[in-house]
Amino acid sequence: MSRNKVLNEKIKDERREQILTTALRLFTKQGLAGTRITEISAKTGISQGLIYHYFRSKEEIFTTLIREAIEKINTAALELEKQPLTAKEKIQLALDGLLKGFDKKSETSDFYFIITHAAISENIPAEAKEIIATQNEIKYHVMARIFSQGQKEGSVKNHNAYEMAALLFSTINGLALHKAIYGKGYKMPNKNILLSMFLND
Amino acid sequence: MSRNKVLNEKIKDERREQILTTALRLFTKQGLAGTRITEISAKTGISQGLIYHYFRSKEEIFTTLIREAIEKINTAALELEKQPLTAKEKIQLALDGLLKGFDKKSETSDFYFIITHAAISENIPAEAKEIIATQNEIKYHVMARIFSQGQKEGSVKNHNAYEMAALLFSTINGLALHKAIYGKGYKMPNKNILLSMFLND
DNA sequence: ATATTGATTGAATGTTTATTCAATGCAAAA
DNA sequence: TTTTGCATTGAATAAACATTCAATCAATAT
Repeated sequence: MSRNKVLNEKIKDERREQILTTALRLFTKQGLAGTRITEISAKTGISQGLIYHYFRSKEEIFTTLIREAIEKINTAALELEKQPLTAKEKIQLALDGLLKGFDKKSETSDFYFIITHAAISENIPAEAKEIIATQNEIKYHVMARIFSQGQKEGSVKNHNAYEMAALLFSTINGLALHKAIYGKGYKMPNKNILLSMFLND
Repeated sequence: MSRNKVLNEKIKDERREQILTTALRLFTKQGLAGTRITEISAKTGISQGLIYHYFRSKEEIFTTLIREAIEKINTAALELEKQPLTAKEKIQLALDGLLKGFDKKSETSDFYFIITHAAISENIPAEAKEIIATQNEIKYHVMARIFSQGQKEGSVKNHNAYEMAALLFSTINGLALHKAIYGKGYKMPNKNILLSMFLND
């Protein structure tokens, strides 16, 4: 043998993680086309050559992030739905988790926003487009079901459930965007203000 | 002399307008770096050479749009503020105008979103950055003043007025984004849902 | 008719950026 | 201490793209 297999694996994971973390931030702020490999290289301190050792292309980095972001968000939504809670509690939990997440780590809002970026643009890798086309709507459906549950329970306002879900994620995206722009300088609003759009008094 | 001066002026204005309209749509969807001059050329049917006859560079097109967007939005905000109306009426008018505008013309939401795009990105022309830095906050201040007025009048909830303004524009941006993604497929929510975040019952 | 002036084109040029590659470094096993 | 296999580098190459330019067109005033 040569070098310790385990160590190599660890190094590999570390490097990939560094690249992905940095690329997420850059893609969020500048978009896929607006982010140069040299920037990722400079910000991570990893040479361009090494970046291409771990990823086939800039687009592959992007697609990897999209896959990760979508999966994270969908899993969280489906987990939430499963909880043995009232709809009102689920909605409160969702908003609370998101707002706190946005305040704490830029990664949380970046994950939200990069999906939006991918959804809006035509010039993204075919694979990323495919993931968005098939998986992005899941969270809308989950949230719509939770709103429906809440309407039966009497806690949620009686507008079309899917439209409310769309409005919720619109708002969340707006906040993620704001966070991406102003960073620490922007404190998320109190969740009760947002809740007043959806819940009966 | 040569050609009719007036006709030439008209042609010039028409071409510039075509270029700007198309570029606005493309910049909104793909960003500055993600939009190629060849795309603007193809979509307008105007040759690349002619685009450069009317604009110094791609960046100048972008900066022109930013200037236009900011001015349009700020003027509308300041006009609204001047009206002899209650704060509640002003807020209703603002939301109504925006939501209807978003539904009717993609240009309205694009104008909103391109500013956000410029605000978030570091790689934009210095001049555009300058405009954003100095002019973008105006609408927040105007709206905060309107919320303050409403708090005195008793119609608006008692949260920090500037934070409410930030939340309002966050939400508006989220909707503009949604519209940019889904186009005709997305109908704006009823303004009363949004109003319930800001107004007392 | 033709001279003039701006509109218009698209191929040629230059710049920026992604990607490749040959060479070197480094930890562990033999 | 030599060999092995992956990590790592940065300069070389290639691709994509913005920008320029020399030439042509079209309307009108003379």
